[in-house]
Amino acid sequence: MENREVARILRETAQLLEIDGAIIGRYRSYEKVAELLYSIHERIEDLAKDPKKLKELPGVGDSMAEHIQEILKTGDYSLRQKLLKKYPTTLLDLLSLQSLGPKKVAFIWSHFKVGTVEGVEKLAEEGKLRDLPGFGEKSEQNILKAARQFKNLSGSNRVLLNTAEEEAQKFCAYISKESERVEHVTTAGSFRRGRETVGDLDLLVTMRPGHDKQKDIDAVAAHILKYPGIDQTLAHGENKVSVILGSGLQVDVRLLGEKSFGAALMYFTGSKAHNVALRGRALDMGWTLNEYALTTLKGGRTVAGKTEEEIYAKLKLAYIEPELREMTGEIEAAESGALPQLVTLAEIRGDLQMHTTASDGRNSIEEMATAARELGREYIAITDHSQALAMANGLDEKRTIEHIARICAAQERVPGIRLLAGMEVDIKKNGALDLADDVLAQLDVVVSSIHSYMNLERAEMTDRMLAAIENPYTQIIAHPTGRLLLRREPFEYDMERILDAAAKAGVAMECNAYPDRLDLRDVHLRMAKHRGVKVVISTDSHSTTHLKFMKYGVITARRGWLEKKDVINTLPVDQFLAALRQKPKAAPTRAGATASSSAKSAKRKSA
DNA sequence: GCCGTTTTCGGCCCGACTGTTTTCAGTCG
Repeated sequence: MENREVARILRETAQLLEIDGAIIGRYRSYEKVAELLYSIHERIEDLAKDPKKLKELPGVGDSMAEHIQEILKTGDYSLRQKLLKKYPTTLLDLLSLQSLGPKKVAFIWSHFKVGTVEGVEKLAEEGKLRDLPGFGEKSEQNILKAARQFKNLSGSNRVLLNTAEEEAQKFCAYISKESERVEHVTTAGSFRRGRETVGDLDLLVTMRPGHDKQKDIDAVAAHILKYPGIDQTLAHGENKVSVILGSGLQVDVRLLGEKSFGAALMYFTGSKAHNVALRGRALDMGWTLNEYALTTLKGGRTVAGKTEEEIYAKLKLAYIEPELREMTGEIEAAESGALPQLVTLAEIRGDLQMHTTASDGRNSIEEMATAARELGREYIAITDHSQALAMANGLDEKRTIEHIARICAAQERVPGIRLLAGMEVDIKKNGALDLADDVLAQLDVVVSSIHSYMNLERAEMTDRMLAAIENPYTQIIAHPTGRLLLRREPFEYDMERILDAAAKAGVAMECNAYPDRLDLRDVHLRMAKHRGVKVVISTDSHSTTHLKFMKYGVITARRGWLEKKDVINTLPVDQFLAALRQKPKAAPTRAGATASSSAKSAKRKSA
């Protein structure tokens, strides 16, 4: 059973308990463990084999350990089932409606025995909610609106990192037009931490010093509310504006004085768990931390607040990069000086996966090379698809040999960047590679990946991946889990065994920078680092415009605690090629190696 | 349900905003 499945059961139990009126701490303990399961890289199934290890997890005691065992054993949890006899599952949908929380949901259920979005929508339309204690006409309208929205969206409204960035840039530029009053406009929240998808955008606006602050804030807030992309205004108060854009993305803007910039940025960047830990630490040191400042408990004297750096310093912590603020050991590392020197975009020299018109790309070899050179890349690998991917016009052996020659020829026309001849070779169902050995031997870079039979059983998929890694021609495994964010779940296999095998064979794992993939993801990259697996960050570009996606791969790598030394395409090209697994130079003698391909190989080597 | 260099019981982050109330409960992040 996967961590996320166990987490889902625990989270639903927490929500049902909250509706049921359980005391705050009880349901929070379920919530806490559910969140923990998303952030740890160990499989809960493996941890549970040793009851002691299970209870070492923060927030897991005797009872919780038993509950987890029960979930793993039976696939469900008796308390959850018991609660579901009392309340329908659809109450959980109601909880996701804006302005409806556990108290109101429970109230509606106990009064009308209505527990579906459609049912609540009908009650609101008929004006039956307004007379309940604590409800009114306005609440009724808000609930009606939220119910109608739910039906239109039906599900998560998260967006990919690049979409969030585009929206953020437009909105920030708009707010900055109030330049008389606005000092900084900064993105915070999960977007700043580089989370792979973003549920809402947090923007922080600080005012220039010296003016009448509240008057300025009011003026800027009024300006923000006139932003053309706004579909709905959720809140508009003294220092906060919340809106929903036409795209469905929620944007929360906080407006504050410049003295609070650091404290506010820290607070609104999160994560929640990281903030809670910092606040606890502040309390232990006789201070209190909120979004305005770090202040003394007695007397409320400000200790720090203008910058994040000074707040971390006062808390006796090294500065923690936003990507690390997920409460996965960063506080301890900052305390002991063990934080990593995270890899940066400027350190990336090569891009090792991209496609051209030869298969399913939009641009020619020359166009890709020129665009990559303009972005400062020193080398790229052209890696079109192999024959198994027929719908992408994948290349067979003959076309591959011709393509190698074209890449060599293009090199002459595009100086200033080294072109490597590669292929993204399909891993077949049985784990074999999709091109003959003698052709693989002639490539500079062999990138292997799965595009078919994606739903194999865990054991079979593990064997398939192991076979691909053990194939002496495989140098890089591309988008290793095959997931498509918001669309497709990752392949099921034993990641620990795969990474152990990659470390042993010297095969590099890709961190695919394409915003829909970001694969390997952060926790897997961190597992790879612990095993000494080499990592390559590549864009998987299918057009020149995709080459700039490298930054999302770098952010993901940083979330995986990777440093320059962990990422081999930070090396100059010759050192990079030496760091790759050395595949057999010439194919072992076997039928299928053709004279013509050997001849071309010889010709190419002399060129 | 968890947890403790103040604690084995009594807390569980905390502040902004809304709407419904005349001082606060519920929701949200």
